[in-house]
Amino acid sequence: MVIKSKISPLTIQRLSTYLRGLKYFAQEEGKASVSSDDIALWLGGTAAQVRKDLSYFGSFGKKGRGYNVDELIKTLEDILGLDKSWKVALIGLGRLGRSMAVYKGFRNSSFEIVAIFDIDPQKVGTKYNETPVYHLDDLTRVCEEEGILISIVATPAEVANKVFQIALDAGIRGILNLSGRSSFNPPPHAFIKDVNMEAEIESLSFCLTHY
Amino acid sequence: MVIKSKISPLTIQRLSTYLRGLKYFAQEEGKASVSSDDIALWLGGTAAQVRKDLSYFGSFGKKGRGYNVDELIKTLEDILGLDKSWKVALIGLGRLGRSMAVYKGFRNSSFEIVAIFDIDPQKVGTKYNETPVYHLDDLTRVCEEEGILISIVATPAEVANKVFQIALDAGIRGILNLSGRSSFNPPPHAFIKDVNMEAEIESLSFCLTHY
DNA sequence: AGTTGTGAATCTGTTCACAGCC
DNA sequence: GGCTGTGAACAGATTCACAACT
Repeated sequence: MVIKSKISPLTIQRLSTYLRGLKYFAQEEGKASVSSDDIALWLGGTAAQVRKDLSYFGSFGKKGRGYNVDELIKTLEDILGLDKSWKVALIGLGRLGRSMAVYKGFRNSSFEIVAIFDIDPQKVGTKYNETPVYHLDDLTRVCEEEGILISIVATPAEVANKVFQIALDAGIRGILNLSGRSSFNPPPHAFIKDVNMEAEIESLSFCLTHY
Repeated sequence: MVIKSKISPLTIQRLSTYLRGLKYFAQEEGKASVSSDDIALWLGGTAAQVRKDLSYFGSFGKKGRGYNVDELIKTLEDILGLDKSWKVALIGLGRLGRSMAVYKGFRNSSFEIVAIFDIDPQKVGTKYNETPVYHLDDLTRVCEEEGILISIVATPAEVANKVFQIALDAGIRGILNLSGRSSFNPPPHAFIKDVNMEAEIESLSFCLTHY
């Protein structure tokens, strides 16, 4: 898979959504092929955008026929790097962290939380959902041993920046940031994705107030 | 607060982030004023963007001096509609739902989960974190009685579309969608915000694979 | 001197529209 | 006839750069 140019994060997120839709489509509807119109209908976008998003990576459809569902699923998994299996470190075993540890969305998927890190002596050394809980000080060692490159940060916002730095120093290259803090400029070869539920619910408040 | 034009959701999200940063700033640093540069530094954006974002709503700074921190906090809360108190219905008391029920980010904030809805007979009628759990069938009644306009949907993806429709029919006007499903075109006066952790972690997979 | 507020310029993302193929 | 793939046109968001103000 060769990428011609820098791809927008928006495109990537949509590909991810297409993939989820297609899997459902394959399972429920049992159809063998879809058009870009079908996909757009499924998720409320436009057909042109679906085709454009895919076109950055190649030509996967047949003119006049549409896309083979199974092939397109494989292609999207390939593009997104989901053909591999990613080991993930969860940092922070508070309430949100615990819910991530058992999050169904990550089951049967390419991501597996293989180690949990915290600093609470009561938690360190135990297991949660059959996954061992280490002290944050052991992050570098465990990540090296296990080959962990992705981490979910579910710590309190106050300590998030410190934790980001520790994670990057430990060789983590991708961070899913659930801490609510988002003020970190990662180095060139690392990536941080912010998921900020408080900001989202506040934007609902804005919409209901003004529109 | 009068709004001149349609504001981009991106701007709203940033305002939310500015607000969080400013609160921390006021608490930790104790400074009375900030420049757009300070704010930009805090969250990795540019000073011009901070000023532009604010300019959609008015002129809150003093040339040569910057912004008064306390005033700007109040202004942002005003813009975002956080001067009110929002009652929230949580739909779906699975693992993710339970973590939302006690989510610290919503504590001491303008959002309070006052009712939980599920369809599991074992859960209906009980309380979770001191909040009553109702059957989904009672959504309309309870939302009317309590004046609930915002809902967090934390159900499995398979039933999400059905739940969206039920919520909108019950008078819900803002939905924070954590279900992983995102294919719903809300009617003109309702708003759905998707938070999709699986898509985010998949985009990390993409970045690590290709960059 | 320092910093805002904002039109103009640039950059990025989306949609259009149609040639080309099935 | 139907649908893809894509350059060109358009729309939207960000950055620049500077006048105006303290």
